[in-house]
Formats: sequence, C-alpha cells, structure tokens
Amino acid sequence: MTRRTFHRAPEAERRHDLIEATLDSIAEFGLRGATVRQIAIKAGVTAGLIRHYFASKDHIIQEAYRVLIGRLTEKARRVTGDPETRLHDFIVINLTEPVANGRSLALWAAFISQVNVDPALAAIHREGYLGFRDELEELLADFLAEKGQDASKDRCRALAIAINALLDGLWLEGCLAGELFEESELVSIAITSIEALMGVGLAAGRRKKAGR
Amino acid sequence: MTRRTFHRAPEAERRHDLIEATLDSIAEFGLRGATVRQIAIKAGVTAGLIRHYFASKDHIIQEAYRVLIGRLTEKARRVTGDPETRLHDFIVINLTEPVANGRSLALWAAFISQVNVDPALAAIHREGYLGFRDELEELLADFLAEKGQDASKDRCRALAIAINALLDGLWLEGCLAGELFEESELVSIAITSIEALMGVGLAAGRRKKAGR
DNA sequence: GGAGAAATTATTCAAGCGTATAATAACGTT
DNA sequence: AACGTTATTATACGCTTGAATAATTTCTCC
Repeated sequence: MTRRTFHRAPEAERRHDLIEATLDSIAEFGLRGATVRQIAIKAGVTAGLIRHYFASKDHIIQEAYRVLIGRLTEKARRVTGDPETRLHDFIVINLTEPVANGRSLALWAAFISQVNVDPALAAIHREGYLGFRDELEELLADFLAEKGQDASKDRCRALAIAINALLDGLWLEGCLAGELFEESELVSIAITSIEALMGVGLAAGRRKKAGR
Repeated sequence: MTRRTFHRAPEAERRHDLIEATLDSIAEFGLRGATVRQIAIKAGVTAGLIRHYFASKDHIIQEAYRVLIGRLTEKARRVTGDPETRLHDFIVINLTEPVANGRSLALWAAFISQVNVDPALAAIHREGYLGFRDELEELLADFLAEKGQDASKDRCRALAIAINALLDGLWLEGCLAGELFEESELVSIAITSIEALMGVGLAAGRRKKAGR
C-alpha cells in the first residue's frame, strides 16, 4: 500500500487553509461537527497535521474566531472620507455581503454560544467587539459635529447604543431571512431610521447608491 | 453493591426536568458539552432514562429549543391593555430579565448556530419566530391608529422592521454586556428611540416607570 | 544528486459518545 | 401484603473523538 502524495506548503498558507477549513466546517456542521478529522478533510490533509500547526483543537478554534471577527469588522474599520460618507459606508458595509449573510451569522452564533464556556474565546470576543461601538461612537461624534448638532458625551453615548443596536438587529434580520428583503431594503431602512434618530439628513442627494 | 434509590416521577414532571437540565447543560457547556450523560447528571438521573422519554438525543434538543422559544416570547405575547400600554410593556419585557440575560443569549446562539445543520431545528425556528415581527407589526398598527398617525401598510412594515431590529439589537447588547448599562438604561433608550422613529410620544407622563 | 531537516501521513490509544438491552426497584391496584 | 406494571438503574457495545507517536515523503541547500 502506497502513501498519498502531498506537497509541503509555506507555514502561513497552510495555517490559513486550516483556519478556513475550520470556519467552513463550523458553518456547515456546527461546532459539534467541526472535528479535527472533518477540518482535515476540508483542508485536504490528514488529521495529524492540524496538531503540527496548532497546539490543540481549542487553539485552532480560537484562531478561527479571531479571523472571523477581523473579517467582519475590517472593512467597516477602513471607511474613509468626510464624516457623512464614512457613516454612510459604515452602514452599507455592515448590512450587505459579505458581512451580512447566513454563513456569517451561523459562525458568529456558534462562537457567541461558546463565550461562556471557553474563557479564551471570551477574551477574543471582548477584544474584538469592544472597539466596534467605540468606533461607531467616534463616527457619530464627527458626524454630529460636522452637522453642527449637539455632540455632548451623553447624547453620543445614547445615540451610539441605539444606532449600534439598530444595525446589529438589521444585520441579524438580513442574515436570518435575507430572502424576505429586497435588495438594499435594509440599507434604506437603516438610513431612514438613523436620520430619524439623529434628527438630521444623511446621504440625501448622494451620488453613491444606498445599495452595494 | 446496591443500586441507587430513586422515585418514579409523573411523566410531565420528569420530561420538564429533563428539558430543564438540557437547557442548563447547553447554557453551561455549549451544545458540544450537552451530552446525554451530562444532562442526566443535571437532572439527577442516569443517562438511560433520557431515552425512555425521548426517542433520541436530537429529539430532546429539539424539544428544549421549542421550550426556550416559548419562554422567550410568551410574556411578550400576553401584553394587554390599550395599544400604548401594550407597546410599552412589550418593550420592557423584551429588554429586562428574564428575557434579557447572558444565559438566554447563550442558549439562543447555540440553537441559531445549528439551524443550518438540523432541518428539524430550522422548522421549529421558523414556526416560533415568524410570528414575532408580525405581532410587533400589529402592535404598531394599533398604536399608530390610536395616535391618529399614518398607518399604511408600507409604513408599518418599514417601522416594524426597524423597531424589531432596534429591540433585537438592544436585547443583544443587554445580554452580551448587561453590566455596562445602568438599570433600565436600555429601556429608556428603546423608548426614546422608538418615539423618534415613529415621530410620536410613547409612555410620556405614564404612571408606570420605564424600568421593570 | 545526495544529505539533512521537517512537513506530512499513517497508526495507535484511551476516553467519551449515543444507543441498546437486561436487571431491578418503586408504586398503584387489589 | 403479594402482584404486576413500568420507570429507572446498570451494564455493555460499537463508533467517534482529540491526542500522541512512529514512519515516510518532500524539499532545500550544498
């Protein structure tokens, strides 16, 4: 009996592939089904290799969570331009592909459900998400200042909580039942709602369309 | 060696205890850790008994999800009184204990992450949650009509989507980091925000406090 | 083009999994 | 107070799990 042939991959590439296979496995089979053997199958390697790159299964799961958080937040963190454009793009990015889809939600939920179980995951979670509302709060402060509105600390905090909740909730609805909404319907609702919450126009008469 | 003593419980009570133990196990150890043996320990029985009441482990998990959904939605479904009171109570119930806490989120997330895996769970999910936004939409229609506001179908739909999202998001924030918010802060923000979204006062000058 | 390093495969192991079945203790009925 | 029913325990089985180790192939470097 002959062994299967293989090729030696650069460490970074192999680690990336293994983490990708981990995320795929969790999305498709849940955390219960994301076994080292299943992950190995998706990555096209044998199970033993995983332990060569990660100290334990828990470690690769934690790495995968880190990667997921980065992927869900990186684009929103990169918005540029004047405050109005940044706020607008922030909204669109978070409510359209690839951030808003069923796979993202399945992955996010799988990890969230484990936060109370694995302290390491809890740490990664805090680190990743705490900055998110802060960034939105900053975005809002800039925007309100530009519009000459009251940008007091208390108001910014309350607005950030509400708008963050609105976006989270719309993201959730889009992920859970995206087929129930027309293209960019959630984005329109988000913009209209945020305008109402802040009492100021946003993206009215903009060149850029609301949808992606 | 002598067997452990036990008492024969009525079927309904035993099933209830087993499901409760299942939810406890999932909340504490995640779906991975909710094994039949772990559930049995929490219920104070031996593992074999579970199969006496449930055809398989999957069945008790599904039953547990059904119970959880019922528990998360039953109180909100029971609101009574005039439209303004009902809407107000609906908000409070969904943003305070026992609906909003870390355990509820952990359980909810665990099941949501499995919806793509287990079609039976997906069916339970749809059945349970589809009515939720419909009920809110109805609540809003009644409220707007009472207030003499535009209660057209399109407006109600958009408002229901936005307010549902807002409440979901605030629920999420409260569950994830309840300690970051002062007592009833989320409720106040919800009421203020919903007033802004609808352009009409809600619960202003009410006897009942905003907090629970 | 051979040697050495190490990435990868193959195999093994103990523990834990869901499930099946047999033994038994509890309880209502008479 | 013995009986029959059955809820419950106890035990066992076959599989899968994460992990450890041994065997081997690939690739770089000289």
